[in-house]
Amino acid sequence: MNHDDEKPDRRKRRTRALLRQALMALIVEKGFDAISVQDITDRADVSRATFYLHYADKEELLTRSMREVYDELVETAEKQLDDEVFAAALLHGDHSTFYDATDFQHVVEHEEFYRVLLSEKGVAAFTVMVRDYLAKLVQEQVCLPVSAGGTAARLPPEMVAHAVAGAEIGVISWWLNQGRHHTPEDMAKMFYQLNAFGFWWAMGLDIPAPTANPDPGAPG
Amino acid sequence: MNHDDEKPDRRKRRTRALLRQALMALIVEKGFDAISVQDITDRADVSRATFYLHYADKEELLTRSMREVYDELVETAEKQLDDEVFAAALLHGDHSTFYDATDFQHVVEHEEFYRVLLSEKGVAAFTVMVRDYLAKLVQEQVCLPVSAGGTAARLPPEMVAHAVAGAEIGVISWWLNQGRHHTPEDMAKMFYQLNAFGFWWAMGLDIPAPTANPDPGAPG
Amino acid sequence: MNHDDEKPDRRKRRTRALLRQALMALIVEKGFDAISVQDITDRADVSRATFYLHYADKEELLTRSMREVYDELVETAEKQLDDEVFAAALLHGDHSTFYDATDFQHVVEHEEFYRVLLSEKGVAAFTVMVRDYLAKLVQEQVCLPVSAGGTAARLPPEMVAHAVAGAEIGVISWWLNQGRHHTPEDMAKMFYQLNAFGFWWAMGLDIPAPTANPDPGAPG
Amino acid sequence: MNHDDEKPDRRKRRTRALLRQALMALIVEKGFDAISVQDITDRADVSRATFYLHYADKEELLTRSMREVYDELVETAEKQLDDEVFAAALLHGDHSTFYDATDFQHVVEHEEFYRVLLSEKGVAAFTVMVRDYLAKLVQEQVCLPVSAGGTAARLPPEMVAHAVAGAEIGVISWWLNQGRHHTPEDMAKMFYQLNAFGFWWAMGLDIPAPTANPDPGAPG
DNA sequence: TCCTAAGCGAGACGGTACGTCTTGTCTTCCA
DNA sequence: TGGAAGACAAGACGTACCGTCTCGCTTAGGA
Repeated sequence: MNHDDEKPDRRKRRTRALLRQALMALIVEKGFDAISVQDITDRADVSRATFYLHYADKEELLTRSMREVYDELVETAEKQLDDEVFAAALLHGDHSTFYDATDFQHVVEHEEFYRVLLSEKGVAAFTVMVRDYLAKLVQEQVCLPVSAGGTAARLPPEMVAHAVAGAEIGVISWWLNQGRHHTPEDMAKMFYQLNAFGFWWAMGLDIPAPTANPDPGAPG
Repeated sequence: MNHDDEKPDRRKRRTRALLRQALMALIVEKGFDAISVQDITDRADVSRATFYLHYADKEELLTRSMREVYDELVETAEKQLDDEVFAAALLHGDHSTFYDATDFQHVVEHEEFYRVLLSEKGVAAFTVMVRDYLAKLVQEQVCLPVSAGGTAARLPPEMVAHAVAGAEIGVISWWLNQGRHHTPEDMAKMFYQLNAFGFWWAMGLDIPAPTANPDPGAPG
Repeated sequence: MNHDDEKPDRRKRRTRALLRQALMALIVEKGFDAISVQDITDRADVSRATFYLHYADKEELLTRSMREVYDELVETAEKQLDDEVFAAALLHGDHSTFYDATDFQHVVEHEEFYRVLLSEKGVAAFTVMVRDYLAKLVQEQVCLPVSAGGTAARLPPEMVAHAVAGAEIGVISWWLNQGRHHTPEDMAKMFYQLNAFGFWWAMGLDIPAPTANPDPGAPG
Repeated sequence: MNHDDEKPDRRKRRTRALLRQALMALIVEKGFDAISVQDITDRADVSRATFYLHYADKEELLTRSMREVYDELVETAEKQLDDEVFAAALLHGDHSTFYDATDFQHVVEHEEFYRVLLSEKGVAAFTVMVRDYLAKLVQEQVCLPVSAGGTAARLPPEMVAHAVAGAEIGVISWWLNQGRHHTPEDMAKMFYQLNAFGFWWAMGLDIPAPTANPDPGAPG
């Protein structure tokens, strides 16, 4: 971690790390709005002037910190989805591909961060950023491949994507605030089951009769 | 609480109205966080001291203003749902009951307000309040009656409710930011179609084979 | 002093008085440059924000405070000089008129203030302001009346005035730093004696033979 | 103190020269107080850290730079005064010895420097330093020799010296600010003429009747 | 000719003070 | 009594300097 880029400025990196950690801790403790720059620098054991050497705002620090978490989300999500196997499975009804719990696992890893930032004491920009990202993900990774298969969507794919994304945010909020009584895998499965019927229908696909098999993820 | 605004002064009411209108206008213009109390009182043509005579905070002014819009939403929603006809229809597959566009109509009436408050420049507390309200509404008005019918839910009703609520927020955001190319009625219908399959399945109901009839709102 | 304008804001006046007193005390203690606004407000028991409600700078506070002392000087000086008796006496050799110790008495009343502000830890602007004022005073009150008498000056009156003013500053500095072993009256007399010959000569007047009478202030 | 700049590095000397030149230029441009160390190093094209390698302060840089100018003044002044011929002439009424214009010539050579440093935007310490130096010069070089001649002073020689020094500062300020319409030689002569009567009288000497001969520098 | 200590550039950092902006409280007056 | 006006305490903001420090580069001057 540090033997490969110790040349220029380890101090700079260290300082930034301290500031970000301090911000995270404080957000969890008292919410973003209630934090002052002084709070952050006190916690990070750094001079206030130094803070402004690195970030213009506490907003900028938040944005960059959020982006770290967010980029991690993007990365894990794309690692999962970025193959052709997916698109192939999609049209052959192999729904098991969608039992992907990486989103929910990622949330667990940053549980406190998400709990606070998505709550009423949180930051609207973060919620919107994550929601928009998820919508884009759904649209590009799922809607587009399906449309490429030649089927005509019954509802605007963009709307579908935003519905799914919003639902995921809602579900995650509920999950985190209610004590996380379910594993990420359970959440992923339940979330898929809840959305699959409507989603596939909206995208113009035929759906195997759901009444017969309560698990839409493992169709006969 | 109520003995002080029974009758006494029209001025008091007038001042509050001015303040709320000013807040609304300013939120639309530059977002809630960027507003100062001075901005509000300047706009309302009221002394800053007077502001504090009525509200402790700009937060309190926002909360009460939000609650006005929100109460209006509650009221229209309940007018629609608060009857037994609904519960009856529910179990007889009369889905037309759910083509209820009051939510979306209400959003249109306060379009700017919602657009800003739900955006990244908005207020997390507002988004969460609306989402939680919608979830509660879904659960109490739909999930509970269904459960009362004796069917066992396949997924936690609370989770389902939060998913639907989140989806609605997501869909509304998309709708408002994309230029509102659909009527509230279209939105209501599409939103219902997207969610119906999953919802009824999750609540333990049998669903008429969807493949045969693409419109779940008009079951055969 | 206060019964005639106590209407509007006694608080404002009180606050300013506190700030000026604090400044004076601090200048004496550690010199102007070493003082911070915080120092002043701490001493005055006033909030720092309040300071900026009244003055833009510590410089402005100094300037206005200086001007108070300075205006007092102007006032006392003019009370002394502003009569025709003076001009009359001038040309009749009644030098006793010039045994005017008001300047030196005024310095004694603000001894600490002058000692510090004229010292190397002081403020150049103050020294220059006082010097320029004294020069103007000499020129207008003494040089002009003399010139009006028809005598041709042997040296530029402006230069003479600045020389006298500079000499007075130099003498005052010496006097204050050396322990003030002389009374203001002594100082005034000595200062006059030192300058009288050269001054009158420069202004084109004849001077009674000084060797005969060592006291040029009481010519025969 | 002296073993470190005996010989070593031309670079060191060059850097210091650059810094001093930069300071001078900047003082003339915007006055000492308004200058930051960064300003100086930018102008000198030197790193800010390097500045602190040579000087603790901008004050120290000023002091040493002032001392250069000042030492030059001292040197020229002493070259003029440091002989016994002077003391001899003194008691024989050969006033031509005092038509010494070196002071004023020196001022002309550093005109901008003096104009700024003696102005209200200048540095009190500089004015005081120069004034005190002049006073010391007058006292040691003129008053002392006269007293050694056995005559009893009519006024405290220290006071006389400070008066003359102050007058010279005042006259120089006037001269520089008014456009320097006189040559240094004129200034020297006029300054002497203005001060001679009073000075010699104060020092206890008899003065040749000034009325008869308006030029005290060429006693009859 | 090398090599070694110096001068120096670059810039992160802890600090202090600045002048501005809000906030919420209070007091005084007016209608 | 409701409101206007505005002084005030409190405290965060982002900026500007300060003086210290560490890190490498370069560049003489002595070996």
